[in-house]
Amino acid sequence: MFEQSAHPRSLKAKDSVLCATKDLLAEGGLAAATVDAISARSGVSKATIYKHWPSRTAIAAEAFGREMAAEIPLPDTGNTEADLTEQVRHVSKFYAGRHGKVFAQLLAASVTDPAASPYFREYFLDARRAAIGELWQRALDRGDANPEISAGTATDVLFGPLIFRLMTGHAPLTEEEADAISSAALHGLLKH
Amino acid sequence: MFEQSAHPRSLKAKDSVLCATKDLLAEGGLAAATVDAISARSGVSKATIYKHWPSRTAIAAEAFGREMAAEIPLPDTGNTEADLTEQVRHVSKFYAGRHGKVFAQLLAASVTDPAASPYFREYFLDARRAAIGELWQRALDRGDANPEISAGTATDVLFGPLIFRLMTGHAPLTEEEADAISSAALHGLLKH
Amino acid sequence: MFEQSAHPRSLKAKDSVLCATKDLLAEGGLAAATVDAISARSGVSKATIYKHWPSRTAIAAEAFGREMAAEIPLPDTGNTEADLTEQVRHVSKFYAGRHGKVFAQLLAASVTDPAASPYFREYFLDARRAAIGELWQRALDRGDANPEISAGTATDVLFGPLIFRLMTGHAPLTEEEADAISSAALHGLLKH
Amino acid sequence: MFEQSAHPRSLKAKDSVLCATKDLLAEGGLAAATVDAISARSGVSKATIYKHWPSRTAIAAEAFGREMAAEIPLPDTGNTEADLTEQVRHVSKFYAGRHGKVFAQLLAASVTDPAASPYFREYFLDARRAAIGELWQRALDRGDANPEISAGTATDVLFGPLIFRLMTGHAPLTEEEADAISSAALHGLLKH
DNA sequence: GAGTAACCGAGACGGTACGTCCTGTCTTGGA
DNA sequence: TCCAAGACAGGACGTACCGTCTCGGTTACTC
Repeated sequence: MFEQSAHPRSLKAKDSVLCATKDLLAEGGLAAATVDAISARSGVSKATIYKHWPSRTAIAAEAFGREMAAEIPLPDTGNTEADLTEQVRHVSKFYAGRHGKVFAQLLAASVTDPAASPYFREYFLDARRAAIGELWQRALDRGDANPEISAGTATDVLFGPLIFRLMTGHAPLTEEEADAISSAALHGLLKH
Repeated sequence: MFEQSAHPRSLKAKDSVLCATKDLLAEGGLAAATVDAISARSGVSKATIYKHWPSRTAIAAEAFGREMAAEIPLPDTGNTEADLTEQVRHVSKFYAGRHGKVFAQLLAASVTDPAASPYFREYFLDARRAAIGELWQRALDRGDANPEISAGTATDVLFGPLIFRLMTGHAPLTEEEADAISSAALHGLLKH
Repeated sequence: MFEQSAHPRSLKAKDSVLCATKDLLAEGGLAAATVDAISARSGVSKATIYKHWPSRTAIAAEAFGREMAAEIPLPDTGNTEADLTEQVRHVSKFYAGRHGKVFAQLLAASVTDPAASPYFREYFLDARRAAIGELWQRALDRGDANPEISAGTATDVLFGPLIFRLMTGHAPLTEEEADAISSAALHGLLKH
Repeated sequence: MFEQSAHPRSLKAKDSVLCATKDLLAEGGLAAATVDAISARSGVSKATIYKHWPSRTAIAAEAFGREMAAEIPLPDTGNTEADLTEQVRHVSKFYAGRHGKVFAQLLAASVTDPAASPYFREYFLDARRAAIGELWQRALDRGDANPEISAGTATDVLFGPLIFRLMTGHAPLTEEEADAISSAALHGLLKH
């Protein structure tokens, strides 16, 4: 993923490509981020592009992920439920917003394009899961969380519903809905 | 008495197309279900195909959905938790199995192809959500379920995590994982 | 070579392509007759072009050959030596002129591109050889020609030298040189 | 005493390049003699290669010409007609043989690539023409040849037909054909 | 039972993007 | 100081699929 080249020009080319791609994504979504278009706008030739990435989806994942890196901050109110609820709200808002569409397209594309999945995973999932792992650990330390549940499962139960809605569009991603989901997930669907 | 349709040929053509598409999906996934390929195999011309469907994804959704219709039966053990757990297991198994890949491709494609979304929703989501609505109503009737949670939210919390994993492949879809998810979702992530 | 399509559009497309190619050849030689350029100028898509011809060289051969068809008239003075000398002059002049360069490029390209050779042969060699066959037969009928020499050999001895010079540029293609060649070829290199 | 060149490495590099090229030509014809391939096989960098030759065709011409240098010996039977006939046979055989294809490709390439023509001329034409000049002078000395015909014209009349056939493939290059050509050229196409 | 519409197969077509290949220039770091 | 190693822009290649279109033959309703 991070080949260190002897030639610094590699870095410049990579950067140009990622910037151009970022712009194209913003303008016309993933569909606009054609390899030809990226090449034309970045001034980097297609051959070079294909030397650095296996497919346009991979480029888009990296470009978009780089930009999104610090988009969703980790809340820390001292209260577990508040923190997790807030986080679900944030992510929901992100999906519903300007970038959500592109994110969905990216996720969709990485299903079809196996070469791109590692990029998508690296630039989106890993960071997100690490963040949630952090929150979850805090919750466990406070004794608020059910210790039988792994951070991975918790993440999926909290954010899977959002992804589901993002992909199918079968339900809105409003704050109310986000709260309903986090509440249901945190306290369980069944009566105690 | 007579043919119900004014154009019985249409029916035969639709059927040929759906069968051919089903076979192509089974053989090579969504990528193989090219409109040209469908046309060639079904003997139905492309013009006719485009008269019946807006895009190849729509055809594939209908063909695949028709086949999958009765694939996942609704459990009825009399025990709410057992029913829901079983259902999550079933769906998880379906996703993990032979058809899961195609389902994922279809969902992915319907993100990109707006014309296909209604088909996808009709042939997959609606049926599934209706089924869960049924289970959830039973649970409410029994007084097992939290009445403040809507069937829609319940569905998303239970199955969203599976979809999430299916799409990204970041975690396996084994029975143990399915049980971990349903258990966490049903009883909540936090301590009571 | 001449597939008769049920669709008259085929003819229009072929014609557009050949006209565009002719113009490109005139403007920039064979190098300018890129498939992309031909497509752009003719308004015929690349896919269609490749359905009709195996390679750009083939297109160029057909386009150029069509144009050249009646360029070199068959002389008929009643005198064998004069006729043949005149013909060599004509061909020499053609090679030396505006079109010679393109002809050479075409011949060169058909060496590299086996798919194009039949086109080159059809549109250039066959016509030329038939013409010479005609002259040669007349000469035989008059009793002027050596009947032990085939028309093919005669053609090669008369025009091979011109081709040779055209390809290598090692000697000019002036009228004097043409006459020297035809004289030498007609009367022999050795003393009688 | 010392190395004659200031840069003995240059010599080694040139030699490596030419050897590698020769091998590539033998293996896959001119098409295989890519600059990249030559660089890779010879261990000489592309930059260095371009310092010594203007284009790949030039390299190939030199490499091939060097190898071919002594391939066609000059006959000397004391009989002019026999000598020339023999020479035509030899050249025809060469063209028809293993190396003929590459020679044709080289000639073809030097049409397109102006930078390579001098190389082609130097390594092929000049040597060949000098040889024929030698034969022709002997013939003149013996009084067998027509003194009004220049060595250049004689060469073209004798060997042009072979080149013609080599390039277009319109007729075979067998010994019989070679003899037919040399006989026709030497004694003339017309009756005396 | 013939006439007449609508329909359909076949597939050509323009368009767009793909991913590959080669050229000739340029840069870097090591010998 | 010179070179190998190879990155790079540029540009053409040939392919694939899409969605539209035109054609001519067939079908099945209408009169």
